[in-house]
Amino acid sequence: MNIKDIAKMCNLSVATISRVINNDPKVADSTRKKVLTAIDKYKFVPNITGRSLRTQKSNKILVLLPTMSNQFYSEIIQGIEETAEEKGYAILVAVTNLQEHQEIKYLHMLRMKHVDGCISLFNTLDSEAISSLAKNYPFVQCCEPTMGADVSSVEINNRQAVYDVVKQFINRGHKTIGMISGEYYKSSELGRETGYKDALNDFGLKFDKNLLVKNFYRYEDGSVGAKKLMSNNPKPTAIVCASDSLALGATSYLKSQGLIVGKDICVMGFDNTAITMYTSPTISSINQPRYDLGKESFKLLYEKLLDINSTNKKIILPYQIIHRESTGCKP
Amino acid sequence: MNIKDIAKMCNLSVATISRVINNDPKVADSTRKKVLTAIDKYKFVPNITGRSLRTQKSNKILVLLPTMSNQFYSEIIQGIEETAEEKGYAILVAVTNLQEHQEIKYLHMLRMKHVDGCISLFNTLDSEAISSLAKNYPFVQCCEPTMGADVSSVEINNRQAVYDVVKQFINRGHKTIGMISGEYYKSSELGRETGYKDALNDFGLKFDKNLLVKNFYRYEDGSVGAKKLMSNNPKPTAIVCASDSLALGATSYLKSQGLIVGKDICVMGFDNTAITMYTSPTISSINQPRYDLGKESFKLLYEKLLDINSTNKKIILPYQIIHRESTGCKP
DNA sequence: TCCTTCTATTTAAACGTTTACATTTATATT
DNA sequence: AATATAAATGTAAACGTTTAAATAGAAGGA
Repeated sequence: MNIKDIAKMCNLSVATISRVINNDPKVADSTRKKVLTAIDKYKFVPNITGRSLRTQKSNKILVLLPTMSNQFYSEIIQGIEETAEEKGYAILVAVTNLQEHQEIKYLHMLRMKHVDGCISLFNTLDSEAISSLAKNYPFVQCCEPTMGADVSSVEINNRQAVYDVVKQFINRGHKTIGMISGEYYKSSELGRETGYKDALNDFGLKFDKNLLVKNFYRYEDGSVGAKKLMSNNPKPTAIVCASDSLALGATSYLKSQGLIVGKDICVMGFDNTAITMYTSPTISSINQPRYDLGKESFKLLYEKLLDINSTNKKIILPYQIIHRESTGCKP
Repeated sequence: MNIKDIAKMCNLSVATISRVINNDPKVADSTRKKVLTAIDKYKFVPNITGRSLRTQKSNKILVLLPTMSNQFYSEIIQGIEETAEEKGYAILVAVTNLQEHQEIKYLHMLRMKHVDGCISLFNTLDSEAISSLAKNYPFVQCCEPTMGADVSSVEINNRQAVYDVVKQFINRGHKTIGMISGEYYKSSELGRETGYKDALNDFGLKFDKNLLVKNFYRYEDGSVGAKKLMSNNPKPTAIVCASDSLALGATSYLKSQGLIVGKDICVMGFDNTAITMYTSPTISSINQPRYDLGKESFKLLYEKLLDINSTNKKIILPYQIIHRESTGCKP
């Protein structure tokens, strides 16, 4: 059942059928009604491949994900999905597992016009490659803009978020504050570290490189990180982590050492994923507006879909610091 | 840059170029070499839409996911992805959020031949709809086959897994064993509950409906479930949960009541997701071979891609019971 | 030489749409 | 009634491939 069959059934040309399908106003009401009934009767659905070939559009966008095993991305994708659907775009999720060759492979879909655009949550390519990509294809970075790249992006102010947290710790009297971060040397990570250092500096504490440990973002890296920090002299009384998993791993180690987290020592996570509320102690965290990060990313992408030469925008969304037991809040 | 351009550059017809691309042996070695150099030189990549239109194949398969916020699926998808890639298929992940209209919308991609096949991790449609779908399109269910449907599927023996766990509990002297399950009334869930009941029955304990609580699979449902179970008389000394999140929620409640989980009461999770190792106590769990579940699913799908009339197969993969602190294993 | 057989290549149609342009039909204006 | 204008519809090309069928060319056999 294709457009030709419908045309035959209605004694019309395929062009008219196509016009009805595409809501072209230049078709008589009676004809339109006739066509719609036929379409309905035969449950005709236009072949998307034929349409794509002709229009040179796929009406699909690619979402590039570093990993599938992080709760954090789930709601972002939902934000993208729902906004994209309103505009008639379907989304296609691809996982790079942080591998450059995978990233290149999937980005190829963009160059092949297999998808009309891409929202990327993590890139390994350098700023030059990203800038060039963004100049030629609709491309937006979400949460993790490549530093120095000329590209539209949406994120929170990572530096400020950690700055605020450290400032709060200092105001509460903490004199030794540690940080467990990652070592991807990416924008969000460096921002968070800068916030940490700047706050120490601005409020009279000296940055000690032994109090900033860097590794991956797994639970175990949090444990190892906490162990390292606690071997310092003086020991920290508060630890800021670059993710909730790090915070959880750290908490797990601290508890194993007989410390009461939230009383003897404070721990702050990042991302406010669901797990933070179901551990003991519950983990304080910095909330990112995940749904809106996704939503705004698609909006930016949509501007590029309409006009590839539209100017690049950098959107910064607000965050919230949420205190739970791990920073001493009563349950 | 399309196949025509390459043809022109090589003074050959497009047919010959196409043959080279598709490794047709009927092309002279010298010609092949010439074409390949040109393809290489101009970085030509065949347009996938044109090819799809002509071959009526998309070389894409859809993976239908109930939710993005479950660690469990991540490795399954990787198993599908890597196996699919070997056969030249790309995968497209869609999330239904358990909504039937979303499921229908995405399954439409199958009927529209927008994708060549589908592996589904969860379906709301009834057995008749699934059987009919599977008869007409390459379709495989992974982990959650629709009961009574004639369809290829891969899963573990859920009944046996819980049966074994309960049997172990009984052998260790537990006399009152509770279960926290979901209420989707799906195959895996009912299997797990049956395993629970059967084991009680086979080893001389009587099934008490107050000791089986059903709800969703969120952390909080685990907490609420545990509370309900502990209000029973006699109180359970062991609890089997239908997921790790339920187990974690339950543990969180039990601890809040001053119980030492792993000593005063045992808790068993399900799925062996990463979190189980980073909580305290660490959570015992039933491991599903996630990567292989994905891999075998694609293999089954591939059989259907080659021959839609090939017979449906039901594959059962092995599981492992992994004891950690929550069932009394020392760290 | 002529025929046969095989191999390598070309030709042209097909896949299912959309759309610029052409044509027909209806309506309004004189 | 004749003409101009507007509205509705049709025609045919185009998108980029693959592939059955046709053709050309080479090699071998008589």
